[in-house]
Amino acid sequence: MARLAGVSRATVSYVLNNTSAVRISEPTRRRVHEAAKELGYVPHAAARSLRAGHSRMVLMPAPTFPVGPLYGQFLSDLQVALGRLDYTVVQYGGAGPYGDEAARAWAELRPVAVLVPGAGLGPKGVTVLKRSGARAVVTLGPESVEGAHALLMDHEAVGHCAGSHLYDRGRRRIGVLVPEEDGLESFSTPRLAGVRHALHGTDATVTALPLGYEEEAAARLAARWRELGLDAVFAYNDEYAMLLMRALHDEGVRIPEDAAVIGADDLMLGRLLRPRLSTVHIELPSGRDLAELVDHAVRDPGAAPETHKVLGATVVHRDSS
Amino acid sequence: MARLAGVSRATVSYVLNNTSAVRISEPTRRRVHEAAKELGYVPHAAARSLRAGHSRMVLMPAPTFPVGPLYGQFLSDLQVALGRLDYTVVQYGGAGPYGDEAARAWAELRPVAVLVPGAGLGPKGVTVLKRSGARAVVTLGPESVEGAHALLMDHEAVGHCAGSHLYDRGRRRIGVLVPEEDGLESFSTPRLAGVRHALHGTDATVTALPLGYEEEAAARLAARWRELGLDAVFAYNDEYAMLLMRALHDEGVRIPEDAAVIGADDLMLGRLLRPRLSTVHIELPSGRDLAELVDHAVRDPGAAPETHKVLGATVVHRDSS
DNA sequence: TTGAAAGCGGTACCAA
DNA sequence: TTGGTACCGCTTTCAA
Repeated sequence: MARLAGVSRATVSYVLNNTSAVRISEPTRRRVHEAAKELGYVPHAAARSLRAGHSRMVLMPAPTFPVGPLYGQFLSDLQVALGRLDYTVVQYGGAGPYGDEAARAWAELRPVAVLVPGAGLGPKGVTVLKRSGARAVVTLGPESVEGAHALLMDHEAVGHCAGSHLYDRGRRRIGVLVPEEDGLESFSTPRLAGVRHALHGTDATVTALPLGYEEEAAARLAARWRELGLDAVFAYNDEYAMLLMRALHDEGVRIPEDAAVIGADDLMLGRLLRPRLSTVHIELPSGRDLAELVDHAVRDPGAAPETHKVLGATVVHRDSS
Repeated sequence: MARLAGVSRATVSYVLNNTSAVRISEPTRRRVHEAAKELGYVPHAAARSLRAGHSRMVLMPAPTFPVGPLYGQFLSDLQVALGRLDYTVVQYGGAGPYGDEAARAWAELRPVAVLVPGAGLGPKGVTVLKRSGARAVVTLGPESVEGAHALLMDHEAVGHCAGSHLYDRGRRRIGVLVPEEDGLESFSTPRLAGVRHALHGTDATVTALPLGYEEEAAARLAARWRELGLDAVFAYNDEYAMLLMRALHDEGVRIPEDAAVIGADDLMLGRLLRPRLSTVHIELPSGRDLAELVDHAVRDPGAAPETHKVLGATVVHRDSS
């Protein structure tokens, strides 16, 4: 590159970065640019950040749970927002080691910030990341981790909402669907706990109902519905709610008369069901807000890690409850 | 690191990489490992690949279109499969420049392979990537690109399937839903074309029906349904099909008597609708197969780029058509 | 068995 | 206005 333009590497660097502290003559600039174009020259990010001692890479390990439309949109917004702040967002992929082990692998990339969805990162992992130069570690999940900023997604609140709602509607024997799908435990467990919590000390009962996401499983559950003696169910989310509603309907169980049903996530499909599905609307932080939080943390790494509750849960009452 | 262990950097490298060409004494190994643990030492990936002249990073630009459950699962499988082959998968994020411009940014990371979903990469982009050391460039999208391997996702086939099916069922005045949602044109256009193609030369008519993904829009469309005089509709996918079915039902249009409906993607929700939704089942390549294709291409970069058709479309006939 | 040193591709200081 | 050079952290000869 430098050779083709007949100048030094330093000059190339100056020209291509428009270094303001140094003035390069117009003819030289042209020669450099031409050579660059001709060679299809592309700077080497690794070399650059090695020299600089830092990068603007934000690392986000891929979620280990199935991502629904709600969370998917959130992640996508977040990526765009970080991009606007001139960060390079890198989703680090798929399988491999878990938790603190994985943190080592992430640290090898020397990201300026790490954004960890879900649980599974411990304080040791945070330490590894910080020692390797990460200026901000942010977890978005059910619990906060020592040393890291936390966006607390409190799924108990979702269950609590649903439970209170059903109780207020006069229901007392309440079932809670618990998906058997892998990776969902960290959501379903707190949601169930939230219902229990909401109804604690009342005369209502709470029954956990494990369910796989298949028609047959739902049919089996519906078949023994009457013997369960329930009068309401929180269906984990809108998709499971739809599955269950269909099975209950085929079984002749009337909704909401015989059984009230409430879902969660407030998806479009809930509005399209008949009866229209009551649901817990979940409000996630905006991608922009989170991006700004990351940016602040990066600029001021000394600041004490903050913990924010960021999951707003509100009931949307429709016709199924 | 080297200092703490009281050995040279070279020795550290030997020990940590288990270099087989060199034998290091047991005591020294221990000292190195202890020092590494104590310092929380993590090797610097950038430095390593700078020195090595290559990496095992597979770069995948984030899709620019909304990712549904089908494609999402595919991507997730792919990441896992590549991980098993010891590649580091990096999803490069969100917004920023498009197409050949973006290729420059990707090339800065010097990935060993690049996997581009959707359209938007041109031959120039491929050249940039290859010149920067990418040993494989694979596009997965509607068309193949000079110089790159291609996994052709032929969405015309989806429309073709749907169109033929409706025709075979005796329908002649066929509507095709075209989503107004951003980023879906590259799917909806070929699907519409596929229907046209299937019915070309017959006595059937094809009517494009633009539709936003909202209840009101669907209601408006349903309100003028009778004047449209259609007897069937290909609803783009199962979610749009559900939206439309609901609106038609509310309008008193009977399915399938007055209007046959077929969706696409073969989602669970189609089976839960009443009438059960006919749909076009789309078969994507397995993540493992694609990962192996990438691996082969990386090992033998000389091989001529291959083009595979990888989108199997078959009708699943249920009750709505 | 270990260490010294070169070099990967950039950036930034200092000298010319 | 430019070039020489040191250095970022690591791997890999070559010598000791």
